[in-house]
Amino acid sequence: MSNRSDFYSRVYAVVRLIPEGRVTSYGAIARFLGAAGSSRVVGYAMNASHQLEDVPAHRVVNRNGVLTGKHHFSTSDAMQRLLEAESLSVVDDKVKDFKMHFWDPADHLDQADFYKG
DNA sequence: CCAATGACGGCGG
DNA sequence: ACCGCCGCCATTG
Repeated sequence: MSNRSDFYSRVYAVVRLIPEGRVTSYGAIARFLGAAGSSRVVGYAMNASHQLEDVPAHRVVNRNGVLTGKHHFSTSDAMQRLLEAESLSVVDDKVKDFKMHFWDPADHLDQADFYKG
């Protein structure tokens, strides 16, 4: 098993742990996985995540809280609808009060525990 | 094998 | 605050 394909699995694992009503960023995920600066790869992994079912891709936005990935959902408003269904407000394609709803994996997950399980 | 691409982000001007 | 450049690296043509 190569480290790189494992990276994708880790990305999905983190995304699956994002609580309902919370959002995180590509960079935060990359950083938590020890690949700071590889946020683009996280985005690439997310692009391939639509085939999986339990990955709440709508909870991953960019560092400004902008729904940059909305165009990759089934419909252009699907991502916003999903977020609004979780009591989040989306205005002009960005999450309102992004900072307040931001969920940093590094602040809520234990590194060792994550890699162990 | 080489070049282009992308759901990003940091930094400089 | 706005704009543009560059690094990041798996995937695709």
